[in-house]
Amino acid sequence: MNMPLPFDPIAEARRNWRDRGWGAVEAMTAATSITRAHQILLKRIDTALSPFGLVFSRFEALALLSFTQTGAMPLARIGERLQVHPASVTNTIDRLEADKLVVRIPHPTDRRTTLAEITPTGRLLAADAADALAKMEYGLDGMGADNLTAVDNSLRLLRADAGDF
Amino acid sequence: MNMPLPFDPIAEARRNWRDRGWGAVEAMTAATSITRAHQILLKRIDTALSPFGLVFSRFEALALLSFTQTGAMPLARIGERLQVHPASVTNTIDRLEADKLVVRIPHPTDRRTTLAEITPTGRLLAADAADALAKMEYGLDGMGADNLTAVDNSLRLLRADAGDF
DNA sequence: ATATAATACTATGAAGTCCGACTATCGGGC
DNA sequence: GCCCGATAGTCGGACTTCATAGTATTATAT
Repeated sequence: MNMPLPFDPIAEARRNWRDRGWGAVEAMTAATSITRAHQILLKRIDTALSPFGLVFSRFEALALLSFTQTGAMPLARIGERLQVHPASVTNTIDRLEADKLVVRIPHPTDRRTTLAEITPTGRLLAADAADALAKMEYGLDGMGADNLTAVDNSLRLLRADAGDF
Repeated sequence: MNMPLPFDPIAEARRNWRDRGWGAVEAMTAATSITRAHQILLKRIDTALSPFGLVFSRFEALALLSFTQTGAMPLARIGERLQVHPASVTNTIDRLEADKLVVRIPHPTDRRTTLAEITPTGRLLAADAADALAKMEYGLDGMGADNLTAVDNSLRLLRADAGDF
């Protein structure tokens, strides 16, 4: 494990920015914090998911499929919902299919479209993985409930600004 | 550009989680929001930096070096400050050196250690890039000042919990 | 003094993501 | 009916990051 620094590196960056007159100090700080937070969470979550042979992106796809009525969804719609590139969806579904957690089936009427359908094994694994993630609070147990909602509310503005919804 | 969805995909995920009784709903929402926010910011920032031939990680290293007294720092210390893997530092400095923005010089006394030293060109580029990033508020102009500090304060708890400082 | 542990960096390989190009298919306007 | 733009998925390439292992050097303990 890394030794902790004797100071907050982001607070130090903020001082340097201010002394240099580089502007947008608050935004720089927030952007750096978000980057670092993502890094921390992804490592914690992927570590918790590794016993299941999953990473976060594959878990998200599996969870999404498990919520549908039929257990199936076009790849393009998966990409829209998870906000990832179509090529990434192909890669994600490839991995899930190799592990027999989903299967590709043709769309009944639109021959361009491929559906990803979750298997019974995939459903069980998704539920188990979700349980494991809930137990470790998605890596966020170091933040109180107030801060969870504060982050969520603030970032919703950013996502709306980016045109997510 | 992607068409916006007619609903917030994260709010939809929250409903599904709750209906399924999957637990840690608030944490899941916050973790997903942070992941998505990071994705949005990284794309915006890298787009703003591409005219300079930089990406965010290389800009961060360049900015860090420009703040030092001598303009030089051991690679290991760069990794500590930016919280990235030593191998990533090697790669980052490789790219910056190929672009003549830094040079590797031997440590005066410790022959294990290599210093990365910023060049005059690197200094000028760092300042210009910082100016460009400030102009677009690091991609965060869609959030108000209040939310910037709220996010910053909340995520500081997470970073402290991860042992950053 | 010397053996052992710790540190610094790099090479290599694996994983994930994205972009751009490509093929196939669908749908609307004429 | 037909053309042309839009849509769906995949492939190849480029990029970033990390883990692991290996080499070289320094620090520590006895």
